[in-house]
Amino acid sequence: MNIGEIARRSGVSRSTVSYALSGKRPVSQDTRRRIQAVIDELGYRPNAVAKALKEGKTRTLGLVIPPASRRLTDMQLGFVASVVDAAARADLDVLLSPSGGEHDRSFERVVGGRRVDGVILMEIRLEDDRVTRLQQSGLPFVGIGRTGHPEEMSWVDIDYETLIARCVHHLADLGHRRIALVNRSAELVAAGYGPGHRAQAGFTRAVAERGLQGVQRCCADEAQSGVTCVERLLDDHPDLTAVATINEAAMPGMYRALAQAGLAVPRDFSIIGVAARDWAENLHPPLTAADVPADELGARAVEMLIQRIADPAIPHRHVLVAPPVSLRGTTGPAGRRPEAGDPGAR
Amino acid sequence: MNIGEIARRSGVSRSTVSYALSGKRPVSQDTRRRIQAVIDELGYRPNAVAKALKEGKTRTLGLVIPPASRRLTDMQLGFVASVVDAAARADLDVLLSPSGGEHDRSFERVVGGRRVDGVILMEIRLEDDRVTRLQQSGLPFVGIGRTGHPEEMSWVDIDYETLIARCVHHLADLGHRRIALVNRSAELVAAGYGPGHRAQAGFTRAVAERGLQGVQRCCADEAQSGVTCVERLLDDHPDLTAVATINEAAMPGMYRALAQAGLAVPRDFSIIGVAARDWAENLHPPLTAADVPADELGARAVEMLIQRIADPAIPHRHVLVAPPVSLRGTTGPAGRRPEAGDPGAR
DNA sequence: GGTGGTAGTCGAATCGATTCGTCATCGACC
DNA sequence: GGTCGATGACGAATCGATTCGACTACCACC
Repeated sequence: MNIGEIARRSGVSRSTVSYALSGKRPVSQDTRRRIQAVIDELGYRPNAVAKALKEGKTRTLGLVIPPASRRLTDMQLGFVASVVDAAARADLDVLLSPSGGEHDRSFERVVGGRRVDGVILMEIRLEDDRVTRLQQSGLPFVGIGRTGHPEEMSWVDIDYETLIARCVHHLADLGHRRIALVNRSAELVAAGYGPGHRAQAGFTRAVAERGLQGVQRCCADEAQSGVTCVERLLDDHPDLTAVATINEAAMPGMYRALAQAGLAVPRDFSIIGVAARDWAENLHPPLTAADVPADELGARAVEMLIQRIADPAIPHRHVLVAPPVSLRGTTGPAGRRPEAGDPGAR
Repeated sequence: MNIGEIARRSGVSRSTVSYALSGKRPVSQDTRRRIQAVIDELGYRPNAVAKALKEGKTRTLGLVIPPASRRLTDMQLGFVASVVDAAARADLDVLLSPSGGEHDRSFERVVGGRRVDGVILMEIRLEDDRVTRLQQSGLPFVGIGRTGHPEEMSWVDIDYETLIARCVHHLADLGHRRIALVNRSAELVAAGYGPGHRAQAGFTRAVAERGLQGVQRCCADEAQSGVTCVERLLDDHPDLTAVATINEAAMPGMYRALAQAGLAVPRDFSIIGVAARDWAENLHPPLTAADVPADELGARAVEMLIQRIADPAIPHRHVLVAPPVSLRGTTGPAGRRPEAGDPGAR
């Protein structure tokens, strides 16, 4: 059932039906009513694909998420939810493309086939082929995250460097001398994942500024790895009294390892991080953390993308957020750890 | 840049370019090479929208998820991930539609506008307008979940009724006499959410069969509500010794409430549930639960949908899974609870 | 040398919408 | 009464692909 069918049944031309629906040219009351009656009777709805072809607009945004093999973190889930939500509010649909690596078929279909009016890209690396591909395609896009050449694209991002530095300063203020950074997975960092590198940089810088002893570790993005990672840290560094982390998925495991080592938080050991607000609040005890407003960032990205679609020539915009640390009681004055090698510790 | 441009530059007709690309008719070596050279030079990729219009196939699946306001449970996230993954493997794209209620704009756009070849529907109610809409539209669809008239549609679902009954029997075998069911949120159950009702039914039946005392509670889908829900249960029923639940999001809070009440699991109190495998394993201690294979279900749904798209006339298929309970140590013989009203209990 | 088949190519129709140019009708106004 | 403008409707072109029918060579075979 197409517009021709409606036109025939209501005894008018197809263009008249189109104008009756869009209102872009006047149509008489009488004709309009006749057409509407037929439409209601048949339940006609214009074919979105044909419309997209004619108008050159698909009214669809592409959302590139990490490949399916990888579980989304709570923060990423927040990004996706808020992107989908913001798009729905603007009457736009969202096409999902799970693609990480280079020549990803799904990515190429969405971008090359011009199935979308614009793209939101997640989990960006310092050097990212997908960004290059989008830039040369001319398709408007906005990153949630940025490459090593951030001027050449529009993005919203979390200022991990500043945030981790802030965490370090907070710990230093409390008297901690030897602290650790638990990063995202080694593969991700090795692949040039931006937040991983920037967190490292912020940590290194702040540790140096305050004259502390800093240790860095990568940790797979899941609870069990958080356990073993903290266990090893405690073993390797008897004088360690605090840990900062950006690895949400590992956090529950980190808590567990501390509890199993008999360390009370924050009396014996402090823990601080960067995480989605909900996530930090739902940990037990709630984590002292820089609360990333994932919901807001996704919506901002959509808003910027819509603007770029409307006018691709506008200058790039960059939104870098560095939310304050919410003190929730997992950090305190540097405690005294029980002697390492204590046989009953674990 | 379109197929006409390629045709002009390589000195052939548009149909020849099309045949050179599709291989559906012979094209001479020489011509093919010339065309390919131009394509490579310009980086031409056929427009997917035009192709979709002509072929009447969008090569896209619609995935209807709970509305954006609601946080996805881990199980639902598993469904989404596996659907997206399975679709990508079949070279299909996924269009997301966050819609729960009736006349949802996003849902109507996707379904009415024929933007997709088929739809996968999540979080289905016993009476569901979206199912009715899809049935009368003739668009192939598969439910992850089912309505109260399950014969009239294709679906994959979790047999909550059987699973909860199984949990009850397990608890009864261990000697528990008074047990509780913690359900999903009151709104969801009131709206006729299938799993909520079927879990209730299974609970009621099994409790009666074993002559137990059963209590049912709804609980909002988040940790804090799990805390208060269990606190109230413990207050109201001093002889309660075990709880079964299908509410993943509330589980961490339920653990916490038990710990805060000074009840050791499983010595003093047992807890058992239905949850995605990963979720159950990552709780601490890992939850004894019927492990729902979320990954498998999403993939099955996609597979069924692809078949229905290929031949909409095939009979409906129904996949009802009832995975066994994995004992992970959160259930044990009915313990003796400290007397209720104990002033220091909380 | 005609007939038949095949390889290779082209032109035109088609999918279902939108939109531009055109035209008829009608009333108002000078 | 002729002109102008607005209103309302129509037909055809268009978006970018696919696909069917037809046509030309060319070769093989009887």
